[in-house]
Amino acid sequence: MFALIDCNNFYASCERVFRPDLVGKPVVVLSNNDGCVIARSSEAKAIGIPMGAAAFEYEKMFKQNNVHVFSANFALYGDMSQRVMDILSGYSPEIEIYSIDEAFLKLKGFEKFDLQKYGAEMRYKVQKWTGIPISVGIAPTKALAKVANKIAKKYPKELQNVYIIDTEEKRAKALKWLKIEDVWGIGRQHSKRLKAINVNTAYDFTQLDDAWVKTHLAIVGLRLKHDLSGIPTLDLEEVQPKKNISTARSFENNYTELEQLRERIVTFAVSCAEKLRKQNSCCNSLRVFIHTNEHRKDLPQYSRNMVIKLPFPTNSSMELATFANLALQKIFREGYHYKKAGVIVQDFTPENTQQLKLFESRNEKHIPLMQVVDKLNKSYGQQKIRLAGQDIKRIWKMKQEKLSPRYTTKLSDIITIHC
DNA sequence: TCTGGGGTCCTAGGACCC
DNA sequence: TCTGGGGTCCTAGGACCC
Repeated sequence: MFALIDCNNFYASCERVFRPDLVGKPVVVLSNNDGCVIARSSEAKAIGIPMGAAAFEYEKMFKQNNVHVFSANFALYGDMSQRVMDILSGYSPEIEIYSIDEAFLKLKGFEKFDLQKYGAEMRYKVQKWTGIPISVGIAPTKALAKVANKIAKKYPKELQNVYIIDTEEKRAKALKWLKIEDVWGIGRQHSKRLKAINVNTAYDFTQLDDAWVKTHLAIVGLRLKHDLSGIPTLDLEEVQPKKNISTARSFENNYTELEQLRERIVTFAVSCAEKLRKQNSCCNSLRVFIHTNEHRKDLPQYSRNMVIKLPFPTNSSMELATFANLALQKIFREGYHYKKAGVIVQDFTPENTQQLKLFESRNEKHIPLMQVVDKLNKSYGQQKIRLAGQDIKRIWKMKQEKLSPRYTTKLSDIITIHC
């Protein structure tokens, strides 16, 4: 059996852990730049605030309903996530951390266990130790565990947030209940196509012909069909080193000057380089993209990206910044209002197995230098050591008007308890 | 005025090789 | 009028996830 554990309304729940006065009240968390809604408490969902709602369009609604609004505090969420995952790791030797708020457990050899009780225990302990409410779905396959979890979430009172699919009857009933567009792995395009041939539930989907599924939804869709049918097809996945790493941001205001974008691109390249060093990889190519605000129909639109093949693999901040800058100069055009830009590094090779090049190679001196920079930044705070091309005066800032304290990761933000 | 960020996998088609 | 067969690699685009 597999268990899927999912934190309920994760970001909103994290904010509530340190603001117990908000329990039972509507809470939303906004994306970077306070742009749109990325998490909602159940009360906020009930009011009718949709996922992805633009914050400025809902300002009035927030006020009218006393919705508590937070800027995204990823330092807090990341740390809370780790605490939850640490606890879950104690429930099975095989765990796959699927996302910041979700994990699969493989329950192999648990035949003698009362899994209903086991799930309830997980839920109790995570709630008690971290303050985060979770839902638990247990079933013979990963896709079915996802379905079970959905049911556990949908009927929290009746099921106490734990649901098990362990009989053929329960499986059929669950799949008939689940709408096709809510199936894990079926997105907007696929559900549109499926509805057109009168496939409206997960159950209908499992009744389709294998060949049809393979043709229209490719091999991924076929695997999903089998997994939903109760044939274990998807297994836990190992943590793999990343194949792409990107850093991208929208700007609070539009940028029109090359110099403004240059500072951002250099900073993004430095950030990618840091992430690369963290996983001991070097990249062989780098992509830079810039684009205008697509929502502004009144302004001329422009969007371009460029890939640069590096002459040698590197993860040096300075080298990557130089190449990123080069790409930016090639794609930048005067006369546009730029809203977003980013750097993506790709095509990785391991740091310690460098292919030597005849004519050009990375500057070996950068290796110890970068080690020192990483060490200093780790001890004294992010971006204490920066390149000259970065925002030395710290002009750039993200719109974060409602940021909560970093309760668990910053010494000065730890809560004070008055006894 | 204001609309996020970071990933994965698969497939088709073109360029190229012998 | 008729023009081989069998590959690899790369890229762009489309689909999906949180």
